[in-house]
Amino acid sequence: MNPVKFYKCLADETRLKSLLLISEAGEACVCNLMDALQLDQPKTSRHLAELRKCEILQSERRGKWIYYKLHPDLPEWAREVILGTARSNADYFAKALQVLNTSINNGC
Amino acid sequence: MNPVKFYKCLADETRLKSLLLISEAGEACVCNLMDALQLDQPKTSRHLAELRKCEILQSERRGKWIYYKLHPDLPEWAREVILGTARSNADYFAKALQVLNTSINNGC
DNA sequence: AAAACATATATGATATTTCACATATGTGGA
DNA sequence: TCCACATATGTGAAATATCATATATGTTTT
Repeated sequence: MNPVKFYKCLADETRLKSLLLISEAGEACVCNLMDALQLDQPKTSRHLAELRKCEILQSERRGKWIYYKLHPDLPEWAREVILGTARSNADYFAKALQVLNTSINNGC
Repeated sequence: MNPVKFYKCLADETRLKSLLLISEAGEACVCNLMDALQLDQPKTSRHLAELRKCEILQSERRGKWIYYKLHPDLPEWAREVILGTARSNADYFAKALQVLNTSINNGC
């Protein structure tokens, strides 16, 4: 994982918040993140695809939905950056996290 | 320190390497970094200025030269991101660090 | 079971915005 | 005045948004 490439992925509000949310929730599908971030579907999907191409996220289809989670092979230092950022900036995505949990519980 | 703003600053090779080098060396002046990164002066200066405006770096003039170091008020989580990245990616900037140390010892 | 329809997600094309660089010029201290 | 550094401007490249459309799965109807 090239450090600059990694940070380029974090250098966008949609992608960073998606990562922080997924790191907290464990996993989430596109529709959950659309709700949580108040974004349209193509925008959400595109940014997730970019994170997947960089191998920061891994996707898995289960039935109709596609779930995203942190990639199991993500280097430890990179994982720590994401988790540490989440721990120290809870208020930055608190509202989105609340909506995300509601969305997950309601099953999309 | 807004997380996205912070990561935007790291999402560029010149800026990221400058930060990693400065975090290792403690401080460095523009001419040292020009040597280490093989860049011209305006380019080096512009990126350092951006890091200074974001309050990731602090500058101090001592005689003819201007020295940059990590900003004392940088939030702990952000400092940890930089130090952790340096620890886990030594080979990414090893060559530049070697040149930097030579440049520092030779007094620009 | 097949056809028709609905839903979730991905992607192509293009317009738009953002960003980085080169060059030139400005400024402050020795 | 010279040197080290900063900044302003024009320009080309790259990232992003948006709209339309494609694909894949699930559901209902007949």
